[in-house]
Amino acid sequence: MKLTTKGRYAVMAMADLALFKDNGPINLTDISLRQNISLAYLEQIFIKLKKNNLVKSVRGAKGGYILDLPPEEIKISKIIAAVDEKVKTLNCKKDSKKGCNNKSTKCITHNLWDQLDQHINNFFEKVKLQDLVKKSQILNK
Amino acid sequence: MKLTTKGRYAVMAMADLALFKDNGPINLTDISLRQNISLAYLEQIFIKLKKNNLVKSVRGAKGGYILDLPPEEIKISKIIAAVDEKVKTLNCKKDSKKGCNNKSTKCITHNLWDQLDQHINNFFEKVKLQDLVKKSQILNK
DNA sequence: TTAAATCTTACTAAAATAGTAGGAATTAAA
DNA sequence: TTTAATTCCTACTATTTTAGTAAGATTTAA
Repeated sequence: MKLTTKGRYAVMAMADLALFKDNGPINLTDISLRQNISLAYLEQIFIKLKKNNLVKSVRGAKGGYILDLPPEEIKISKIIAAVDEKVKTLNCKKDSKKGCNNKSTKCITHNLWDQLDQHINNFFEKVKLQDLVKKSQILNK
Repeated sequence: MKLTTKGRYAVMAMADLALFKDNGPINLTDISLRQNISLAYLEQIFIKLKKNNLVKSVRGAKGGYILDLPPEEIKISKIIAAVDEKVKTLNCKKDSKKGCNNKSTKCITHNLWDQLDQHINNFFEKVKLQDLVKKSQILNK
């Protein structure tokens, strides 16, 4: 699994939407200011979030984005998968020349990475957007 | 945690050493051929493994590398930490301008990444070099 | 003495990541 | 009906990281 700034930004932005979900559509300019992420970059991220049915958009003035599901039904894994093309770590099968050959030590570490991937995915499967929001509300009291 | 090819190579090479540990010093040319990793790149990786007391070197003809500890005492986490400078994912504290500010949504995702890091490190802490070697021996019967 | 090996430093190429730019399309509100 | 706010779209660029190469010095067994 590849964790990039983009994935982190996506989670932050979604958490922001969750926090302000009762205010109607939230525009990206506000999120940009609150989370300190460039507007243009956010736009790209939200295109992907929208494609993956995580948010709905409202175009035009007073428009913005809203969560497509309640925060307790949105898994972090979905958010990260939406913006980071590759969810897999390093995959022997797809780069057969390196790491995976016919020698006696073939794929000696193959299972290790597979297991790791499962582990990470499992971690993000268990955390919901709601968990982040709750936590932040407590922290900021 | 950042998982790169370098980290994977390091684990593969260490597993190779473990497999052939009874043959005396193993030279990098052999590992290079068996694991399909460029010799020059392996050299760089082994400098780091050596600095971190994971291997010992024997210079000159018939030289090579040997494990500094028995395979059952070498954690995968140590290997990866040795070659990948950064064991941490994305750290709010160190890039205070992005992601961590004084707004109400401060560090909303901070704990999430911290927990993930712990999770990954924990995973690699539990796996020993010996586990890989045993598994590969079974697979190749 | 030679060849096989590690060691060392510096450089470069390739890929991924992050971010920018410019404008088109849509729509609420004045 | 005009304006301003907003999403939407495409292409480009800059930066950083990762991966790999090059060239040679040093060490040592045979």
